[in-house]
Amino acid sequence: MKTDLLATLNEKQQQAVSSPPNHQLILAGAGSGKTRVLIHRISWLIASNEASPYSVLAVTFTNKAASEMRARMSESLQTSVAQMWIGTFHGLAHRLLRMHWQDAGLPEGFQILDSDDQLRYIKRVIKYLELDDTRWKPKQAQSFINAKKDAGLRPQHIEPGFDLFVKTQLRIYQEYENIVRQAGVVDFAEILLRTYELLRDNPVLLQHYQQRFKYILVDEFQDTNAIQYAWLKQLAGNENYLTIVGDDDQSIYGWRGAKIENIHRFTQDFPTAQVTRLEQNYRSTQNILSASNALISNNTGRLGKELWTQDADGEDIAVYEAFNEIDEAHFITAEIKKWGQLHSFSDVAILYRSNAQSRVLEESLIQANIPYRIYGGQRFFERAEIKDALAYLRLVTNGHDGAAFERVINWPTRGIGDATQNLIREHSRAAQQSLWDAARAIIEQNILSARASKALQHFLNLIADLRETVWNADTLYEQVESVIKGSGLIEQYRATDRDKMLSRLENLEELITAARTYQPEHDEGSLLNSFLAHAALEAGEEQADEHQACVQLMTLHSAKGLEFPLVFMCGLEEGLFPHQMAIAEHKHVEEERRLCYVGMTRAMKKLVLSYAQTRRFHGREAMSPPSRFIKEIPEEFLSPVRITKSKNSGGYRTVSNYLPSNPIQAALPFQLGARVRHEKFSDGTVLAFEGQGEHMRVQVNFDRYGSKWLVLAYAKLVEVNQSCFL
DNA sequence: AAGGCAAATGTTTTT
DNA sequence: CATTTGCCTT
Repeated sequence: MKTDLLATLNEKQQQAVSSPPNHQLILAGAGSGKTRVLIHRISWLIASNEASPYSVLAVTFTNKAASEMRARMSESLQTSVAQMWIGTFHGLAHRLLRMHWQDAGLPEGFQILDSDDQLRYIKRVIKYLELDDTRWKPKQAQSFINAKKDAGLRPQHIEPGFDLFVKTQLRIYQEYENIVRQAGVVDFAEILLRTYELLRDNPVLLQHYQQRFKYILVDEFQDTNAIQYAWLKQLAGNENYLTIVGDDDQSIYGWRGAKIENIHRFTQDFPTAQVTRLEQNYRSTQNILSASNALISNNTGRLGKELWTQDADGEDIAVYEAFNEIDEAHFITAEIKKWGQLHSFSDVAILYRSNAQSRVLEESLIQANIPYRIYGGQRFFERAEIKDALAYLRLVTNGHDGAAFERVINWPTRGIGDATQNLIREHSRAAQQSLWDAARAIIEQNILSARASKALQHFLNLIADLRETVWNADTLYEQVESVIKGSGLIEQYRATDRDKMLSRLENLEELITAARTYQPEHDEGSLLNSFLAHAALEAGEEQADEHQACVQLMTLHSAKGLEFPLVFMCGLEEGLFPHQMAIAEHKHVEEERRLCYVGMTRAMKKLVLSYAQTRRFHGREAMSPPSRFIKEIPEEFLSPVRITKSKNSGGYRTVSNYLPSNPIQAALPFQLGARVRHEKFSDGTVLAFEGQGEHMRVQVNFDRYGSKWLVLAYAKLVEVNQSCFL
């Protein structure tokens, strides 16, 4: 059965899987079966009694990749992998911090700050320091701080010199550290840095883990940053074996601290490492691969790799020149429609550089009645109402959590205005205490007006009451539910935004459901704490995907790791892709080129590129030349799409298609004021119509849910026959 | 203190 | 164009 592990692998893959314990660098091109090799390698080591599941540490970058690895590992080993250390950098580091919170110098129930909360703290710091926040932008300070932490640098490690910029950012960083430490919360970068320091400063602990993890395997290594690499080296020590899998040509996260150089450094730091190149591709046609190879060869400093396949050349890559973005969308839609006659819509992906491009595409797809799904966008745990509810839960768990405190002190509005809040902040800073303690002190010292004081006391009492309720509740579900109900958020949403109210309330319901079904992976700390950490670390990957066959829309970044028979890459124009911000710097253009390479290599059978002569962008019409990336692909692999003017092939090029076919308003399906019934929202009154044909939207004032705009074609409205009540 | 209106401001995304 | 932010009025 050990040899079974090799049966389905090619020679190079076998070599990587079956070599005796060693350091390995596996340069794995797109679609070359890298995750497979990783899984088989681990299984091989275990089958050879070189390793036990206990002595393996497998690290990935995203939660999605981690759960896929767990699933495939479990399948391969035919046992549960619950006890194995397979996870993301942040997930595993977090686990270590929970286990050794004392040694790490953290409070037991420390909470995790997401970027939103982090920004809140930074804004507060900038105010404290009396800096002008138009000159010293909170976002900029945030990237400065995170970049330094990602590089493993604490404020005291940074030499400010005479540069006012660095000096100021450093002051912000320093102050931010103080306030965050006081609150007992950690940001994402801190999780990694703190873990690194924990092991560095505790030789006994380090030795323990070094003795335990004999085999350390890392996926998507090109995405690791300095601190992650340092952590890996630390755990590897002198005895253990590191296997890293990566592709320098697919490094697209440089702007967020990923160090492509880590691959080069690895070969220097571990000179005995066996290097394997996986270049045989099992995904795409030869034409797609040749074109991709040609494109990426324009980059400098590559480790070098040429993808090839045993498959046929396949079709040429199609290139369509649209005259504007609407034409482009119509072309893509028409092509998808053709595809859909023989194949599934779920085979198709539309990739674009920036999220703003999705709207035109969506409109066109809706019009053509093609089901689609957009990846990315807002994630569940990042929605405002969810974050509000979580903030209450966090505050209940830890009153000193300043970000949570600020988020909900006056939400729902309860008469605690800016004046009072500023007073609390000032006091907290002066007395070096948390906002919570400061608020209490202020009430005791009687410096507030009676009204403000009462409002504030009311808030503190509310949290205290909720705390007691949570304390007395038996299950996580009851805890979450009682806090949401007690917070007053539901009433607040009901009263304010009528448009979003329904989805907000539904989301809160879903949060309660999530609490009901939540299963902690490891049993450290209280269930509520673990739930909150889960919410921060996994902001809601698993969106309930209806299993309808849908066209997939996503950015090029989120397409990494996926594959589709038919791929459209649109908006290939200078300024959009490569993006304007990247054009000035050579290094950035190369990253854009890698992004293009990633996009192209997603395609299995057919790749279609498109660009528009003019595009409406930020409200103005812009004319851009085609992307340089198109010119970098040899013409022999391309074939321009000829514009067919025949009536039934779509005719997407004709101007008349952009104009409403019938300028006279078509007959309305309902009279204004008609009573209608909706499956979900029940009964309501028709208020208005908008748009034409399949675009047509209707505004209905629902008796129970307030007024909403619905796409008529989807809303399935039925006129309520009022005569039966007469 | 809260809601409403004008002005500013626009990559990519994970944890 | 569309969304968010900040200022200004009640």
